[in-house]
Amino acid sequence: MTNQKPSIPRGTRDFGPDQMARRNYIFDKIRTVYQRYGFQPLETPTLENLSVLMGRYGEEGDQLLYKVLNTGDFLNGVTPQDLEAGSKKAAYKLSEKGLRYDLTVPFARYVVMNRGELTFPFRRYQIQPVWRADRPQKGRYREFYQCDADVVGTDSLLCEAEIVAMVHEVMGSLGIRDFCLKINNRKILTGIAETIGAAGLEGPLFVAIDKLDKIGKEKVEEELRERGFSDNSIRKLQPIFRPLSSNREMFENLQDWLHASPTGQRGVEELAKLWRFIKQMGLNEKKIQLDISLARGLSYYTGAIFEVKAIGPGGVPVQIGSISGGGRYDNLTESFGLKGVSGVGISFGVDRIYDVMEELGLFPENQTITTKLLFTNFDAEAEAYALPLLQRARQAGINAEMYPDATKLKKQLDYADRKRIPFVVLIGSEEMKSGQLSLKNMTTGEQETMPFDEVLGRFEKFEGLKV
RNA sequence: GAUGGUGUAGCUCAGUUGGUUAGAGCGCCAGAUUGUGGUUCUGGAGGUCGCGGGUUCGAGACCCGUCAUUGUCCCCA
Repeated sequence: MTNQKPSIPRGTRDFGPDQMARRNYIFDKIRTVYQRYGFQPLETPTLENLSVLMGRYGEEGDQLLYKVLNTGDFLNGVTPQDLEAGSKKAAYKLSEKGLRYDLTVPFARYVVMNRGELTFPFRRYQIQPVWRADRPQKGRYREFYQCDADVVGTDSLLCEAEIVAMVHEVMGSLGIRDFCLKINNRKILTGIAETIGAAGLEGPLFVAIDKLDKIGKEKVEEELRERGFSDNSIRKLQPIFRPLSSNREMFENLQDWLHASPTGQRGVEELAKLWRFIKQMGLNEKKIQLDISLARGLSYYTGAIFEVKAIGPGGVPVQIGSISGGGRYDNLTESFGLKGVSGVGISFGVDRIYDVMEELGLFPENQTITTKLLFTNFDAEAEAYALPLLQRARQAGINAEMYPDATKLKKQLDYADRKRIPFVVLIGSEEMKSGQLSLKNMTTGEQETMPFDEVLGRFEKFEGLKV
């Protein structure tokens, strides 16, 4: 091996101690809220069989799956014809496993495999990385973490309402005071497609109108025309371009507009019921917006859909994309052989939340976990004297370490300074003789002598103050 | 899949119409200070200028190719 500059694959990142402190801060807040709402933890393997993953995220999704080369002789049984069929088709001869693409599908797989033992309705949360082989951009990575919470085994809209409540709590506990939770329902979108005479064209319709807030009315119409929607359909679609108004007004308009579509009517009813729950739970309705142009990409949603964006100073959404999204899916377990299990879930994107919080300056100071007490190392004798004390400090619950080499004190203190260790115990010949140790406060620079017991005593006090 | 930008010291970057020995700041190491960090001062180390080819008397700079990286579109967290 020649000398090579080390690197990591694009779209992936290392997380150093400072970043980890902040990321764990986010994870902890989300986990706490999930647990408070009765969700239980689940982890699934990094690798799933491709048969589990394929075909569940649309055609694009299949291409974004990371496929793992079969172990052993992966060319075994591969014919020249297979290779001639092109890399896309040949890939499935060479690979039968892939990296998980999201947490919902593995969860559905788990539910089906364990249906006999689970207590329904089953609530689980899952915090793990997922992988997507797409082109990285700002706020988009190839490896990123998702924090999912789902309920399966009930179609009660109370679950949707609880998701709305959890979004409020998570945002609140992270200090993201200003956010917008957009809600829509796939049945409404289906109803719209039926109403404008474009039933069956939901896919392209959703994709186009989802861009409304990004590219505007004209471009959306243009795209629809290109995708084969008739002028008549586009004319009937006009109500969707009305500016967002009060939720109540939107309801009334919708009811009117979609009166001829039973599916649409059901969507409106579901939304109305969800809104009643939201009111009964006393949630802040100002942050919730019914937005009939919200579509979301994942094809498996069948009912309510959610999306959360952070709002920055001046009421402008933070340009990082949505930080959370979710919805209801009725048929996810069906393709694994279990019918009639409806589920609804939410997912927070930690990486984007991190970027948002960084941009808005919402992280508390000094979350980095570090040593609280450093023992200096003068020589072998002092080292032997200090080792039992070091262990006592640790037993007392103090994050402590001893400098491993008997180098110059300057270097040891420099180390403490860089690592932001707040206290240093100096033990040399004088301290050993008298039993009076020198405790140096690195913040103030002050130094006092005291017996070791008193050092520990100090820390009890300081711990309460979160040194 | 389409399309822009950027690759020079550990990091962030400068480098004039192509012209001598490629620079700065920060960081690193040592000393001033043999038991005292953060400040200061002094000294020092560190570069196949992403890689390959071409133009030229001469290339970090210009041309071609290539790789890496970053952003945008599509799509998505």
